[in-house]
Amino acid sequence: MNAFSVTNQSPSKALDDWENAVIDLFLNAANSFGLPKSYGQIYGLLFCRDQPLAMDEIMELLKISKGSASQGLRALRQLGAVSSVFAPGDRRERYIAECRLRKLVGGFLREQADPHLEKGTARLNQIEKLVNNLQDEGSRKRGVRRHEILSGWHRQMSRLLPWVKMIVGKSDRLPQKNSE
Amino acid sequence: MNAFSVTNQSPSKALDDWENAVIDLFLNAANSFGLPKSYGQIYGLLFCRDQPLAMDEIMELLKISKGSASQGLRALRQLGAVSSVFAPGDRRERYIAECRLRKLVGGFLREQADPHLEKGTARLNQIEKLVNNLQDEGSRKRGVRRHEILSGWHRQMSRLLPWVKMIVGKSDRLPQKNSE
DNA sequence: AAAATAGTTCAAGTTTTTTTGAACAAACTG
DNA sequence: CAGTTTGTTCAAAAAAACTTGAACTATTTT
Repeated sequence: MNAFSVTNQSPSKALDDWENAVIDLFLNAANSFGLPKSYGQIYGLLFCRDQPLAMDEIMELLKISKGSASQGLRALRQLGAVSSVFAPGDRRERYIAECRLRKLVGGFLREQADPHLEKGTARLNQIEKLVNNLQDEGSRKRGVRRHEILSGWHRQMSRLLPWVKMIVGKSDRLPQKNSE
Repeated sequence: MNAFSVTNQSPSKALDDWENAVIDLFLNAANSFGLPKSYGQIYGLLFCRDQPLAMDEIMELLKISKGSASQGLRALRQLGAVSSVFAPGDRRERYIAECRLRKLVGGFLREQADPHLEKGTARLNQIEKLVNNLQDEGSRKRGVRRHEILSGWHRQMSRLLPWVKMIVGKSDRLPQKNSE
């Protein structure tokens, strides 16, 4: 048949088709969440693998630069989406993906949503102050009304986040062998 | 405070400070949700106003181009964040902001999240097919495992969205004399 | 029907974000 | 300690996203 290929015996040299498909899925997901696509690629690759990978392996498999790999891994660790391990007798750090959705969502909310809510509080206070300074009765009333609406939204969003963490955490990894 | 100002008698000529603050808030919010900042500005302006505004007024107040205004208004209508009305005896369309958070969230999920979930289904099917074609027993098992995890995530996300709509809908505008 | 008004489209220009790679720092090795 | 390996940083290049404005369609007015 074919001298090469067949079963892909070299584990760290090239990606399987399904791995490329998964990586591409995470690339798109990262984009939708406002993260650089390289973050998605790195996470996707690690997600596919059982064994932890070192940075230079990631660079080679994904064909991305040292800088991207370094920055991507740092951000993913910060989000709790990736953690590092040390193989005994090897100096390099190696990385694995966090596969529990609850942890991923939790990290994302902690790093992205929570800061926005905090900034929101500050902005609302500023708006309230500006509104209260208005001289014209009608304008002030309109401004007060708008500030009230925004405060209500802010409160609702703050309420929502804990629920999201709960609901996603419910049944994490699939209950092992389970047919649809 | 402000040399001019006093009561700002020209309604369609300039923005109040608080309006600028609100517009800026929505500009930032739009960014975080992956929407162009001009969309946020337009929504923010309409959100501040009691009276509907025409496109050329929006262009002038925000200093944005015809193209941005047109495209922004179209997208916002598509999201259900803005609706148009016709003032009697005026040919121009005029726009108002939807201020019910439930509607805004619903529209956003419908336009952004739902399509992603659908594409996700397709991608998962593709991955499943690729995985099942694998010859090597070990690789296939790993692939199957990953596909199961992703399917579980997908299912959880699908479950989450209805809850989000519910929770946000709970107490919409602040409990106040609501007219509508 | 010509002129004026409203609004859309899209190629080109601008701005912002992401990626790259060379220079650097830190930690190990012989 | 000099050399090697591992990983970080950041200025510049590349890519992606957004905005602009002129040309265009459609509708209304004179």
